Amino acid sequence: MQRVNRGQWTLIAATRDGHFIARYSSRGLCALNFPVNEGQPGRVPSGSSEAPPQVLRWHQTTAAAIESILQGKPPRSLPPLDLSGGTQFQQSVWKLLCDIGPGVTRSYGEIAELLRRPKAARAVGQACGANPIPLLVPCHRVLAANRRIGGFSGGLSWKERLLSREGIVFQSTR
DNA sequence: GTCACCTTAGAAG
DNA sequence: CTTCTAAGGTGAC
Repeated sequence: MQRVNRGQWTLIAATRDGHFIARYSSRGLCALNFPVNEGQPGRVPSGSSEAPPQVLRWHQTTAAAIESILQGKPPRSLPPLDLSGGTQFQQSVWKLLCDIGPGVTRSYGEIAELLRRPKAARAVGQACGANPIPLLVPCHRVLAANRRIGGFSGGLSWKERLLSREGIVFQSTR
């Protein structure tokens, strides 16, 4: 069987916080983007109607999971996650992130220690920034030492919003 | 090869 | 308190 790498589908998950953009490979959800222009009319991807039933089912699960996390609640289930796009190190970081439940935080340094690379805190930060599936792979629950906010590729305001909805207290000062 | 990053513990002023 | 340094994975140039 030939593997055509164009086999990806893009679907929109509409929420009160905007339209999230989910991308699927044949293996599962491989990317999730924060809403771009919350005011603008989202361009509906032309390929959505061609998506196979399996992908549509995954997307239902994804959309429900996003809603839960936006409310600070644990998702009932997750779609299969295709994290094959990352390096070995990044995937090991992302896998650890998945074990951090709502309302719980780790620091970049703690993640590094769990990976037995106690000096790689900064590399962990880079891996968090490279996380293709924010929210479902909860990189927002990783704070800097001393509960400082750290950074966030999707915009710090998103990180603050997500943390607040989970009841997580953090240092507002950098 | 060099540099900049979602870092951080430690040393020095 | 502030500033500087070094360590480390990775992508961009």
